[in-house]
Amino acid sequence: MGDSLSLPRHTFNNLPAEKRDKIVGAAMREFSRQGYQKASINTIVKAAGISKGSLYQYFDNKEALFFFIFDSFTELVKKTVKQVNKQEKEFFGQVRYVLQAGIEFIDQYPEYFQIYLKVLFEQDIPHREKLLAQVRLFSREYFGPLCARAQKQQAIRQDIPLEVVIFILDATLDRFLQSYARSYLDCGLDLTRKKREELFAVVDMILQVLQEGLKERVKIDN
Amino acid sequence: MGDSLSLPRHTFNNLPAEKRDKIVGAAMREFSRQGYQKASINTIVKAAGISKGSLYQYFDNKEALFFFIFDSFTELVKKTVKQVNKQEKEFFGQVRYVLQAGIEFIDQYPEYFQIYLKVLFEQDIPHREKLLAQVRLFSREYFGPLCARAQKQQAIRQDIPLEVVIFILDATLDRFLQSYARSYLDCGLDLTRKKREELFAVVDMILQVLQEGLKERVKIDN
DNA sequence: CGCTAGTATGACCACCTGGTCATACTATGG
DNA sequence: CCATAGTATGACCAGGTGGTCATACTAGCG
Repeated sequence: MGDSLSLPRHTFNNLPAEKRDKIVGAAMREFSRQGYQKASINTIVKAAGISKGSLYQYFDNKEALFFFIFDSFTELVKKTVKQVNKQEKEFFGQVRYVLQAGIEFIDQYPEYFQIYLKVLFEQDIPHREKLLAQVRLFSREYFGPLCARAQKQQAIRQDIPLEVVIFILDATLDRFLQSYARSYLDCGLDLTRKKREELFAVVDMILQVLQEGLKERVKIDN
Repeated sequence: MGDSLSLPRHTFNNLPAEKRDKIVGAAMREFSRQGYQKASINTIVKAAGISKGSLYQYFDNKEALFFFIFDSFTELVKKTVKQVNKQEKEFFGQVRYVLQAGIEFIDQYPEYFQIYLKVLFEQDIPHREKLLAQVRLFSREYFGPLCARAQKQQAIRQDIPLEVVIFILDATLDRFLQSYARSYLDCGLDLTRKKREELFAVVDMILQVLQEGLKERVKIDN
């Protein structure tokens, strides 16, 4: 896992770093704005200042170029996730750190996150499922074990199936990051314009609500 | 508000109902599969069994056709929302009825809901904001007053700003409907394949978690 | 029947797409 | 200074797009 679906040709690696970066930058920007299908090779080569023929000497086709860009995105995600504080033992503390990592990722690499969102909602991207599986932050695979452990340690309630717990967390947190990255889903929260401390005040409120809703209940006879 | 951005030409209204329905059906199916930009006029006219020239006698252009289709969607939504049980007084009971209406809408008009999702995630649709504003179910405009009343009546907690409450509800419920309509976001819940009673068991669990998280707390000195 | 007004048609238009390839350029080694 | 290997180029291709329009058809009336 984690290996590329397609590699650039050797000619690309021979290029001076500066030129490579210009191409990667142009492609990334175009894909982040247009998604896969609508992205135009012509636009990319113009922005990169190279000819179309050259691009096709570096990459077999549009697909290969896109995979290469998406791969560098997944590498960045992995790097970011690795930096998440592992000391934290409390479940909602861990969740908070993951969310924080997401926020920092968007701050650092907004275009890459846009590409992720495009892939998430565009239907006909080659190997879309595989691409998403490589990367989804709050998916079952990531939250699954985390939640399972929390449930065993009675940090979260036992009377709700694991899938439902994951669903609620995933829905809320993923939507939070989406709203932070674009503006139109934020229900008036105006996340993008908030200062860091205000932002985390909202984060903490959301997590607090989730914690209240999901924590193990004290039994009360009625 | 609520009026169309563009109307079909009079020639369209003169058509026999059968032919009109065939055109609307073909356009709806194409837009629901491809979204706006990728939808092909050629595909639509072929499916409708008419010539391209004819279509352009009924509608000024692709945009007008799309608006017409989207308008009939919003009309259906309004009809469905109006049928929501207004007797229910308890806040989470109301929320449940709205969610139920959403589920029934998807069951009845799956293609129309797909169009909504496409508009939600496609960027460059003409007047996209206006279209969405016409229709968004769980948006600030709809949940706003509902939540405000609930907060006043102390059905939900006072210590969290209204926007955050709306955000959490919107995130969870909207995502629930999305997962019900497509499968790939459901975190293993497999909603589409569930029987009605199982589905509503999940609904009730989610609402119960939200209720626990959002209800007014009893004050405890510590 | 013949005339006319409304409608149906698909060849056609300009433009764009991803992708190709003969040609031209350039740098290196002999 | 020449030969060669690697690379850069953009005209070109087939196939698609939304949209147009001269032409053909057809229904109803006198």
